[in-house]
Amino acid sequence: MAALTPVANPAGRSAKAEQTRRSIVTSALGLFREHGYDATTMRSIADAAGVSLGNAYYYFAGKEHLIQAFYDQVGTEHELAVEAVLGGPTEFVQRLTGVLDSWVDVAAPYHEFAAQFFKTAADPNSPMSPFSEESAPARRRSIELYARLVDGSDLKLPKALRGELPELLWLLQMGVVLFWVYDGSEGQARTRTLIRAAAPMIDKLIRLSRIPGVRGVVEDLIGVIRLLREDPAPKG
Amino acid sequence: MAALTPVANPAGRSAKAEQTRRSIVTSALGLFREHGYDATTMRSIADAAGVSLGNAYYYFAGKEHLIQAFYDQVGTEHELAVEAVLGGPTEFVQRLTGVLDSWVDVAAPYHEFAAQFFKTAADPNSPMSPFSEESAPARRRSIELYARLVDGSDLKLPKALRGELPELLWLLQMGVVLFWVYDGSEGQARTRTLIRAAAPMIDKLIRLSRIPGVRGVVEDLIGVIRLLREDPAPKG
DNA sequence: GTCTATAGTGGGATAGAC
DNA sequence: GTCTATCCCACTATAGAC
Repeated sequence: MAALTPVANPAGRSAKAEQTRRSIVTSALGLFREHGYDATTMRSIADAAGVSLGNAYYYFAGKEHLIQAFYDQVGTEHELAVEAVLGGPTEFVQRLTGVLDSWVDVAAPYHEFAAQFFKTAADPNSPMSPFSEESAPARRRSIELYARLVDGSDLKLPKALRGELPELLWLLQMGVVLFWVYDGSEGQARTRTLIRAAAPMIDKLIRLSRIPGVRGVVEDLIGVIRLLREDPAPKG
Repeated sequence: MAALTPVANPAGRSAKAEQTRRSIVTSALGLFREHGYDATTMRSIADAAGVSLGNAYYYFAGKEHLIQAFYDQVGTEHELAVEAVLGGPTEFVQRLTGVLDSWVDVAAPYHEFAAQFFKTAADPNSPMSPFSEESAPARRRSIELYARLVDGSDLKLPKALRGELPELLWLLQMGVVLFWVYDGSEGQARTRTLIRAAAPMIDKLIRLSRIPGVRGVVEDLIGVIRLLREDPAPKG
């Protein structure tokens, strides 16, 4: 049942393996950032990590699987950066602006690289899609952040909205990421503009959702979302 | 100034060149639809068209450039299919539902293929991006469709909205396309559900935009959109 | 189970002769 | 405009060292 050699981590990998793996990831992220995704070859990654090409493929099924490492990196850094915001102001607008801003801060150094590999992430058939099964853990952690954002805020929410809002805000973040990827402006200044403008609008919209006429639309919206989230491929 | 050989088309290509070009496009679309985008090689396209590999690259800078042929195809078919709707009912909901439905009808046979090449279209650096300069003509034609949709409808619009609505509706269509690409349900049934639910909601929302409180949000929204549309990469 | 070395395939893309 | 020849690189395969 148990391995005879002592293992030091929950994933069940030996310390040596873990170190090799980490070395490959570090080299990959470094090279991606320096030369871009396309210009970085698996050979150069293996070389930089000091392992053979075959060994790199032993750990990662393909070049695109190294992108997950980028997700993890940015996700973890974002969780860290966001603590100050979640522990700070209770005003919803400020919390939302802060969390989105933190994401852009954290991701900024990777902008060029992200634009290059985005095609892989956007592929519905790729495990790197943010909606894929493989991305589920990272996705859940991110949604959890938005649940904390809402819970610690001054918002008074209609019940129907409360359950859905964290996921909706995560979707908003996906929208911001989409915009950011396409944003060619200096230092992605336009994404900042978008965040600055969108956050108060979302706030207004949520508060308006108590007005009877508007409330109906919001309820419709939530209805559709529930409907569309059901099992993706129902078979007759 | 003028070529000595007679030319029969405005693009200034010789008849032979035009025929070669068309042969490559036809072969490509056929193979894409039959085997999918990834499984179709440039070599097989060239073979099917009866030209050499190098010659195929003489006409198309890369495999992805052949996707534009698909856009043209679907765009033209959509324009045709939509005439019945634009000449029909004046109710906004019905017109919007009809136009979006037509698009799904026209694109349905290409669903699998589209999911495969979507990664290319989503790449911000690719000329196949729907926001790119190369796609501008197709984009403009599509937005024109939505202008006609609005003009022939029973909508009474605030002035600020009138100018922007066609482009906003085109953006909505891009959203529907995005959803459709990711839609793995039988016959893309969920996309139909989405259209059926979204159209009345958009209608409600537009009509609500006359209520003072809501109007402010709409004006904000338009303001942001205007702001964000300005030159993509301003330099200091 | 971890790793090296080497050889090969397939397909996108290009150079340069004709 | 068209071809042939070639390059490059992701990825696979294999055989074997420790």
